[in-house]
Amino acid sequence: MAMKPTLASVAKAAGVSIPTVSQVMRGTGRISEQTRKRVLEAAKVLHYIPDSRAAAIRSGESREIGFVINQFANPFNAEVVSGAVDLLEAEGYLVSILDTRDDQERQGRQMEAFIRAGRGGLMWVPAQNTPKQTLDLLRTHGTPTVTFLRPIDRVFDHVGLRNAEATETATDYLVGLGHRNIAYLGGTTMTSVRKARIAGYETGLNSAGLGAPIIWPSDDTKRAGLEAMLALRHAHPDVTAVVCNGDMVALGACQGLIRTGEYPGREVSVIGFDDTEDASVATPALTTMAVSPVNLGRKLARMLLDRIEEPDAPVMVSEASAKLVIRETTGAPLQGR
Amino acid sequence: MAMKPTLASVAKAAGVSIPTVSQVMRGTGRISEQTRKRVLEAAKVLHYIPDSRAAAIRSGESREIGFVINQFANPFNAEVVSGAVDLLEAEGYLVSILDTRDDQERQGRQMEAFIRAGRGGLMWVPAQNTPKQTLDLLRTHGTPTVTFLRPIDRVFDHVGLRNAEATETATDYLVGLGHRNIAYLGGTTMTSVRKARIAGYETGLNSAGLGAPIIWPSDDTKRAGLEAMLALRHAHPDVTAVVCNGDMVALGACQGLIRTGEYPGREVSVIGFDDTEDASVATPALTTMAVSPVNLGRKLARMLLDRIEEPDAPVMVSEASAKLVIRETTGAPLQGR
DNA sequence: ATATTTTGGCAAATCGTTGTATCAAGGGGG
DNA sequence: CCCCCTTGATACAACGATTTGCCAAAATAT
Repeated sequence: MAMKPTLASVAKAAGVSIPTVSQVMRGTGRISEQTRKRVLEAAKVLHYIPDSRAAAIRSGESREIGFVINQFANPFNAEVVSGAVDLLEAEGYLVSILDTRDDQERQGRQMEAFIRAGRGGLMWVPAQNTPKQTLDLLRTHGTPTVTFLRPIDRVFDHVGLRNAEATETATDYLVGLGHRNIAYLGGTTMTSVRKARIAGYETGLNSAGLGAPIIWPSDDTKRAGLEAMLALRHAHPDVTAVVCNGDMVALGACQGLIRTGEYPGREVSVIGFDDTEDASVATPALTTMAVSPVNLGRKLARMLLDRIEEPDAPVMVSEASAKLVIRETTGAPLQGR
Repeated sequence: MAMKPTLASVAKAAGVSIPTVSQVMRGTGRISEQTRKRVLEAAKVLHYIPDSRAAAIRSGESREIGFVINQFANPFNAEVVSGAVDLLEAEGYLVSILDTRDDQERQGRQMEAFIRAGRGGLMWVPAQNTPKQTLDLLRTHGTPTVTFLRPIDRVFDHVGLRNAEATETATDYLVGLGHRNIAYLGGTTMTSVRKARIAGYETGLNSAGLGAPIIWPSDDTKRAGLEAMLALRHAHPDVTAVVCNGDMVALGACQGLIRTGEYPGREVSVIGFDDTEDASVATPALTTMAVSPVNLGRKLARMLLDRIEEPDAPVMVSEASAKLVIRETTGAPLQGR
């Protein structure tokens, strides 16, 4: 069996020295056309592929980057990832994704694994309650890092959303339709994101002179959304509209309504958040706050590349607005008193 | 700014030699308890994390493995991935996932990137029409590889499904309910998987003495399934049941029926394939052929570990059966003739 | 007391690269 | 004819780790 080809084997086959082969492969240095051809020929015959780990160790520049995300299988995140990966692959980077499931301990292990494996940059959705220890890990090792969605103030670059603005827009729209009893559905722990969204919802209520907010928690899955809506209807039968923490919860909530013979957009209006593909395909189609996950992913990747290029630039922050997309799950309340 | 800590810096801090530190970190060699403590202390103070790339180069053993999959954001695949990743992370491996989107050219680049980056093993769902060139790439570099779902005969280890058996079971069940006009919905190109599933469907028809099969193509997304069902109903109004190529198509098809005022399980029965989480949450809940994606992922990972451990063992193949899970989208035809 | 083994640690070689410095050969100008 | 400059290629020393073999000191046996 042939051993794995290396610079040395190619050099021997082409009758030149190792550095010469290295120069040819990377197009640096001064090489005559003649030997260039001989080397390339030998490399092709041996199926030579350079070992980027050795190169990275020697040159100090890694072209592998990591993405640490809180939930891998979620459609919104999947679209973000694909946006980021597309851009980075085109620039010659290799991206690996790790799923923390919002477990800080797992996240800690994964971060360490990435550092151990020499990733040259990180995109990161910090898990809930991320300990300082994890931040220090990143800082002491100096890995270029951009956070996504959940900001860590004044430490890392960040790409995020104007969350309060978005839920305020959603709430205003429901108020404009005539709703007076509007609940906020979804999320479990008080992440900075959820805090901002709830604040926006409350601002919307207040500026319409409406009273006590109703906050109903739920995991971010369809199944949880379904059950949460059933419970919410039972506890607060007078609610006629809900602003949701994400599309999955919202879609689950719609299913919950249907189960009980009610209908989204008629008995109860529902607004989602994200605008994933499911939102437009579902029946009835979901009204939601759209944020173009693919573009967010691209911006995230671009910012990381900027940071890698200029490690000492000041911390950068970018926040995108969400846009109200009106579909079928919202409408005027059945009767205005 | 402190430089990134290395074996050398720890050695200096602890007042010992480099190999000694290496031995301590990995628990090999003969080290006195006293110096062991000194070294560990120094390592902790400096926040030392070993560079696994250097270790891998020297020792020839990589603890990074790659997963090349055809569609990343698909719920079935996501569950498979999480099953595999869980097991491998527990064994101390780091898994990176790449999405080919069934594009052979992209797949080729990604395979090369993985080899270049020295992955020690690969799990692989080959893209449609994968060229021999890609197989050769893997073989000449000797990367331990296990294929998933789409077998490549007698070359790589494989974990797959008994596809024909599954669709035959599904078809038999529909026949038993009284259906006589049963279509096959989903898939676009003739992968070996789809071929086997259609064969099983046809076997089911034949053994019931039923005539011409109806094969209706569709991409594997809800949106495509929705539109495909509308088109199918228009072209073949007499069809009362469909066997689907996947849960996403099936769920989309159900939405299509609902759009036209019909109802899955009443006017038209629908059977999916995979049993993803969506299948049980949807309204109506989807009857489907369940295959426990998480377990498949685990088996895939286990087989790869076996192969890494014993590179010269004969080629292994494992095929899992699917189980019919009856929910709400199947029922007797509205009237028998 | 001397001979023999065990223990604990290190020197040196190696993995597959890259970067810097050096060096021989060829070309042109004085 | 000699000197300088360019061209093309190589020698050598890193990078951050692992592995083998050796050697001193300590412990045991004779």
